[in-house]
Amino acid sequence: MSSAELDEMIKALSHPVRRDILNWLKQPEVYFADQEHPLSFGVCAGKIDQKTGLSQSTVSAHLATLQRAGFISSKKVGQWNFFSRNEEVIQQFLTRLTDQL
Amino acid sequence: MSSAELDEMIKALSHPVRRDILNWLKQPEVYFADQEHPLSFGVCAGKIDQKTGLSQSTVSAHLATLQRAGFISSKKVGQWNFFSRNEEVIQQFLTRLTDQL
DNA sequence: ATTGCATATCGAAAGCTCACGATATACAGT
DNA sequence: ACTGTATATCGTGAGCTTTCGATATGCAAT
Repeated sequence: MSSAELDEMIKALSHPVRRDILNWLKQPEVYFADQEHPLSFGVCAGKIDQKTGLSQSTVSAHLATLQRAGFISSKKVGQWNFFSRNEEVIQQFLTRLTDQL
Repeated sequence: MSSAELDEMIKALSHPVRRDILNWLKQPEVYFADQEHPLSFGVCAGKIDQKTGLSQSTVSAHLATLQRAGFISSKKVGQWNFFSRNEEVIQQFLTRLTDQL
């Protein structure tokens, strides 16, 4: 992971809503129990919109930021977009940060 | 460490120059070998100014940000101000982040 | 007391981030 | 084709961050 990538990752984490989202995605069955689609697809963008209380466009941008940083991936199914954590990347990030700090 | 404190800490790390400074302070004998004062005091603000290449006032603000976040402490000796890392706080931060992420 | 050095604080300009509503795109069902 | 739903993208305004030079503060030496 390059220094520029690390920078992008830390910046992605530097907004509380984005950290909340990452946290919710850790236990979808707890935070998104009401999702009609199987949680194995990931969590549907709309559900995340609801949970934050922010506007649809704002949350879409936050999700894009997290994805650009590599922390989450999306999987398109029909008209829905499902998001889930990249545990490996998150682990790598923590290792790298622990090293570099 | 409260959620607000964690937020302040992550924001403090979200600028590359501040991460550089933290990093340099990890091995002062490597990065500040030319300091006249004993490195046991910490590293003198002026030395850090030089190393960044930024203006004195800018670096002073970065140091204040790192200190407010708890990552570094300062010790005034005569007209100089010496900065050093708070290893314990840094460790706690990493533990907390690993937990919460 | 005055001068000089080290550092902090102030005020302003430039740039970045976040939030929103409006619009565009993409798919599904009729 | 048309309508509705889900999501992304665009444009904009408000607020925050970063940077600087200038100024203030605090200490040391003359």
